Amino acid sequence: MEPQKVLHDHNLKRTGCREGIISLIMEEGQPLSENEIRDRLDGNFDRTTFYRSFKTLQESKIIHKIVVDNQLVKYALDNSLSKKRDHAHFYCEECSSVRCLDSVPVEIPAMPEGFTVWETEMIIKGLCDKCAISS
Amino acid sequence: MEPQKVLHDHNLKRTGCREGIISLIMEEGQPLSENEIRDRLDGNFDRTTFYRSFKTLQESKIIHKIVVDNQLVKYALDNSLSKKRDHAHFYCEECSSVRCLDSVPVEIPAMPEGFTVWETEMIIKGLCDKCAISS
DNA sequence: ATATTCTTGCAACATTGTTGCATTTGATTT
DNA sequence: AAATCAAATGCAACAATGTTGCAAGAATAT
Repeated sequence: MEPQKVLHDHNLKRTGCREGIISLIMEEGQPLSENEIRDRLDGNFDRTTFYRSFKTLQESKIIHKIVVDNQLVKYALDNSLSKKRDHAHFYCEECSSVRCLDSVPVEIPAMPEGFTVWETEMIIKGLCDKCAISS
Repeated sequence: MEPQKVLHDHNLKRTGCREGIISLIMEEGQPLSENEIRDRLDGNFDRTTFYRSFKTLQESKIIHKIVVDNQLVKYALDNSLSKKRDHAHFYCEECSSVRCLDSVPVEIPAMPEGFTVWETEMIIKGLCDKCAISS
């Protein structure tokens, strides 16, 4: 789908920054960080604009945020077609890439008495397929 | 076990900051953030000292760090007796407390071809037992 | 084309974490 | 008990990440 249509369908104005973010993540097919996006995007947008665009796109469930450890923040497209919420994420410690593991549903484990589960997040760390070959 | 013995057993010098961190987490029985620890600890330590103490204690596997979303960082004692690595963590969206779910082992899901798993992290979010009662 | 609402860029600020360096402290040895 | 040496501390400076208020600018609908 085209970025402009995605925006329109969510009642969001189409702006260069939003369109750029969406199309870059679409092209890449992998979660990208703010810096990776800014570096590849022409049209120099202010950092504030980026943060607000990310926020808006998240609120509209167009993208979702993935945080690895503390500081590494990546954004990925929400697969609204297949609606796979709460999938696991893979972080490669070699190349620092992040992959959405749509095929890996997160098992909600049996919880102790009295706990209610609303959401789960799972990060699996290791070596990705590409780095496994090249090492 | 007493904090000073823990430090000695790991070949670490006993300092007020390290002892304080360990005994506060021990007393509390729950993961604590840097701020929670600093507020309850007497002896005003520099923030740098805190960060370096946390780092040292982590490297010696006395405590481990838990990160929720971006910014909420908590530290918990490593249960070196039962050696339960890779347990799940529960974050209560009501009271912002974090609990180590030692009884909930993290299932490593079946991975796509070529991926090697080294480590897993799982955060389960929802309502904790205490907040369930009071609401 | 115009009006309205939303978005942008800028400046300022807050939080979290790191690094270098001089000083102090803890553990060890004499 | 005093001297020694390595390690820990406090301070200042800095870097990265994120937020807020506000004036100016753009995108949609009429």
